[in-house]
Amino acid sequence: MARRGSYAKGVAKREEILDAALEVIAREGFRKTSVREIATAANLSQTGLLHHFASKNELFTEILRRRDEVDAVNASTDPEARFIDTFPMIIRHNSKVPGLVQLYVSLATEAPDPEHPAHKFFTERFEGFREELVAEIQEGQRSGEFNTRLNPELAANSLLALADGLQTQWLLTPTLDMAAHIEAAIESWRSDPKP
Amino acid sequence: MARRGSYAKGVAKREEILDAALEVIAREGFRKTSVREIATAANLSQTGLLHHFASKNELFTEILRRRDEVDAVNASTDPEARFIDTFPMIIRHNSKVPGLVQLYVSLATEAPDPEHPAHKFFTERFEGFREELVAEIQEGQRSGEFNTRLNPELAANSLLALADGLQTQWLLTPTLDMAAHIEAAIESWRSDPKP
DNA sequence: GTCTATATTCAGATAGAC
DNA sequence: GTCTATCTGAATATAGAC
Repeated sequence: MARRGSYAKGVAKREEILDAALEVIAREGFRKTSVREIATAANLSQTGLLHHFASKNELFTEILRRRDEVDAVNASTDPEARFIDTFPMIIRHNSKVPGLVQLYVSLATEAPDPEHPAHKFFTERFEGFREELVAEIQEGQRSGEFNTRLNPELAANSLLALADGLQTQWLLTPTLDMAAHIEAAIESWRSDPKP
Repeated sequence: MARRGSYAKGVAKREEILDAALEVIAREGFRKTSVREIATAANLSQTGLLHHFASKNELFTEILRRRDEVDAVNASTDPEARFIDTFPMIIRHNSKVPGLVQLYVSLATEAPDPEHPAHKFFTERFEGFREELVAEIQEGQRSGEFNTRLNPELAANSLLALADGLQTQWLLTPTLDMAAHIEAAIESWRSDPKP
């Protein structure tokens, strides 16, 4: 903050690195990818890159954070759009970028460790999505869109867990249609049609 | 097979190792646990243990396979019991052994690699559970227990994916009640009560 | 801020004695 | 079958020059 532009410059460089990382992981996949490989993709040495991040784990966590930002922008230009409605599109997009899905499940697996930077990221991410979903389900129940027998908290958790589990299954069996399963789950929430 | 007892003895020793491994992982947790730690728990050196397994990855895959065997026996003494009915109990039991859950999600994350021994294990495991579930759902639809609007394949995949995703969430947030979510999902399959 | 070079750590695999 | 000892390789992290 003290010197002119230094802060913004640092942020810009970080984003440049993160976007290069996203691009290379989406293109080449992610399987125990090393910091060096990301550094090469960003035209930097390993140390040049780690100058901008505290550690390997922070780097990979920030890549995921950046991915969420990009996805949120791409999913909908309408700031009023519901999460419920954009979620299937995000999932469908995931099936275009297996490397990023692999990165996501890998870090999710490491996230239980409270020392890991991904711990905070996944905890907050889950909480945020969960609260948003609960609110949307409750609103849908008031409007008559969703079945009132649905428990909003259970349904919200289950949809998010379903999405995570589908990604694991899909990496193993890429013929699985993740988005179709998500859509069917949301469909099952709807009120029975009046006879 | 040629010499008396040698084959059976080898199998017995493997099982002894696997049971020791299950015990220590359940008790101490699993976080990038090394072969050496498993070896120590089984009163063996690293090489003494790896004499019985081709590699680290095969060892850990076999630990999971053994876990499934033990779980299947413990879940129900009745060979006629449906998977649908024993599944919530298995999940409930999982919440007593976080180390084994951690091992499971860790290997599941590595399983997409076709060279990894866990690849075959998870593929077959998923297929087996899926087929069993599809058959039980169809039978339940014929008997009137389950809603006939349910797509059996989608529902079966979704229940298995839900279970996987819940484990990831639960490792992050151990207050989450995995079994309650599984039970709610199965409950949602039931036919609407006649008015 | 970025680099080269190196220290450090660690784990899996292997050789060969008993 | 089991051990001790060692090899090998990988990858992060650090020191210090430019």
